[in-house]
Amino acid sequence: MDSPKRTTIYDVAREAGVAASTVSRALRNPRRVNAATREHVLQVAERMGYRPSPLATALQSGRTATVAMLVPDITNPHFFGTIKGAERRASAARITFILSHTEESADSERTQIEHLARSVDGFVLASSRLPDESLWELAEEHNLALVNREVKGLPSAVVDSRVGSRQIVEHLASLGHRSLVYLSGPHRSWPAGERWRGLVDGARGLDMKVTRLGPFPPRVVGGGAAADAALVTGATAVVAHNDLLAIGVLRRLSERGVAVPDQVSVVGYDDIFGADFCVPALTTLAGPQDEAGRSAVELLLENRSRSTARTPDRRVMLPSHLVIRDSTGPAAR
Amino acid sequence: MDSPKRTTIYDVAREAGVAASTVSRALRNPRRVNAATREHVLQVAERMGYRPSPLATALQSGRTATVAMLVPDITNPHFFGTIKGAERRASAARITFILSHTEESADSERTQIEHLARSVDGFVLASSRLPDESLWELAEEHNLALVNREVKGLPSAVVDSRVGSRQIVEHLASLGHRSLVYLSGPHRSWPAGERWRGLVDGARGLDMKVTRLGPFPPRVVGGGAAADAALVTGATAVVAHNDLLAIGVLRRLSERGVAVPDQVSVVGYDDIFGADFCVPALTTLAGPQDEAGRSAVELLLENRSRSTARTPDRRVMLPSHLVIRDSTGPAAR
DNA sequence: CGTGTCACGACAAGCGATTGCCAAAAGTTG
DNA sequence: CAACTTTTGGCAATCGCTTGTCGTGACACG
Repeated sequence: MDSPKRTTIYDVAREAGVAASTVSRALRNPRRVNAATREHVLQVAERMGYRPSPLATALQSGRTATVAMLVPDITNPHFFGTIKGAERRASAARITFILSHTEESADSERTQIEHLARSVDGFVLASSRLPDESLWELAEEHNLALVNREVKGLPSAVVDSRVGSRQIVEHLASLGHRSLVYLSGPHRSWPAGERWRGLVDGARGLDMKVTRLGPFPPRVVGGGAAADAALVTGATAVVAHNDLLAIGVLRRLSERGVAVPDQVSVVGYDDIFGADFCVPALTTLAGPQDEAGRSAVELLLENRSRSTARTPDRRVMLPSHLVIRDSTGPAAR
Repeated sequence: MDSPKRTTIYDVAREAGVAASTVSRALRNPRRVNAATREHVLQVAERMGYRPSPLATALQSGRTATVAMLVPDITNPHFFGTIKGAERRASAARITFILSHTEESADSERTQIEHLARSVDGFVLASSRLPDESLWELAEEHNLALVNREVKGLPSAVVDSRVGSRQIVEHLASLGHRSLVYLSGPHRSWPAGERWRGLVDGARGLDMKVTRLGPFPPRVVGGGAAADAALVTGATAVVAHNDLLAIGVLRRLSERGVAVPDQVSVVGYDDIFGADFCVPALTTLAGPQDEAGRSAVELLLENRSRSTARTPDRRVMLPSHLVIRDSTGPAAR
């Protein structure tokens, strides 16, 4: 908590023998005040340890120099990269970074936005659970940037998983697999759809059969049921919605004595922390999640102008790449 | 970004046919206004979709309903639990949560505090890199709560690692180990000291020899050098400053063909995500990190009174427990 | 019925900045 | 040196809300 009284612009003004407005200008708008005066004011301010009040500034100017990021679940390692990237970018721009989680709930997401609206210049919505319509509506009133979600007319930064999914299929096909099952994530998840479409696209023309199972909770615990479901299909390859689920699957398969990759190959998405040292090390579609976070904040900053004239919807698409490790191998014969 | 104009307390006042102050009181201080009036005001406010401006409130009242948490490195999974716990607690109290990282730098930490001082009601400092003196000084002006760091006179929430370290020693001793090396973390790290002291204490009377090596960077990459350094000492047991380092050690040992736990036992701290599925699964000292984050926010809230009268320094000590997995075993003979 | 109490609302003064506008000072030009 | 332009600094309004203080009407009491 602050000490009794902080020095204000008025204190500085008095001490420097000028008006408060002059101090303000000396600080913000250098060209509006005489160089000598400015210098003097700056010195006095420095000497008195003056720090502007972000609150007062924001109240007056409408600019808060703050962005908020909403994630469905801070617990999920998937978001760590995105959070990191966003935080980094924000702090580089000397912008305060608010982190909030929405408990996977669309309602909570909306409430949070409403709640923070006046305190921030914009929102980064990571893997938003809100339907397109809600997002459009919210975008009328707020400055939004989406991560890993594309909605027509809204700025977004996404890591490609469609092209990447094709690569997964090709990889598996080249290993002799003729069918795969996709263990899908939450119903509302946009990337889940993308991934599925990518797999289907990739399978076309490769004589590969693809099946979708689920949805499963995209966490390690979801892997148990997912693995069992996959096994009954008799597929030789399993593509999990994300690495957490994939790790859960690996665990379950090992419990059941199913050899990976000899009997079943497993692929994940995200290349999270740990994907390289689980056993067997996980083949996974890696993407620059931190870049996505970075870009989203960037988009927000571009759009910061309060004007009604929005920049044409900007979309950043970041390339993913398949990291081949030990969980995939030649199809069982 | 906000739409052109948000409805203010004045709009509501006009619409309800009362003074702005009455609206304010109706909202904040129910007993100060007639029940009927209050009800009416509330309805009008609701109908007009009124949302108070946190900025204006904070500017006037001095209470921002916001806390900031500073972590040395958001990338480090060690902090995930703490962050999660703190965020949860804050949002439960309808308090805005600001997350910032300090890049492991004391200077940056101080700067951030200075920068955010006016915008928050308090700071949670996780694994602060600042020396005690700086913390005392900062505590004069700001509301602080420490996580995993104890400083006389300041509120803190720490996960015990001293008693826990003793357990580690006992565990290893019972497996027949007669010596262990501690691979230490950053010099400034408070837990590093605690852990070392705990190990030394534990070793006393158990006929166990303990050696300290390092410091090593507390990350996976640090494990290479750490493992090599440990091997030359000939110790049969290695206790790493944290799980990341331990995982790095495991990796290096495996590269060098050293069997774990047959030739060397490895122990970590924190039980981070992944500690259970690395190979071999890591024996580690687990603690309720999220509880620590939770408690720290709690302490902040208790101290929120701007008054100079501080509550007596409260310290929360949370128990840790040893999770025995596959990386420790009988001493090589 | 006069007077003292109390409850309730309104007024207005901030909180700490920013900024439009104006006036004085300084500089330019013929 | 007059007339005009450009700097430069100050005044005051404003952002949206909180809160101390005051006035008024209702009510109770003697």
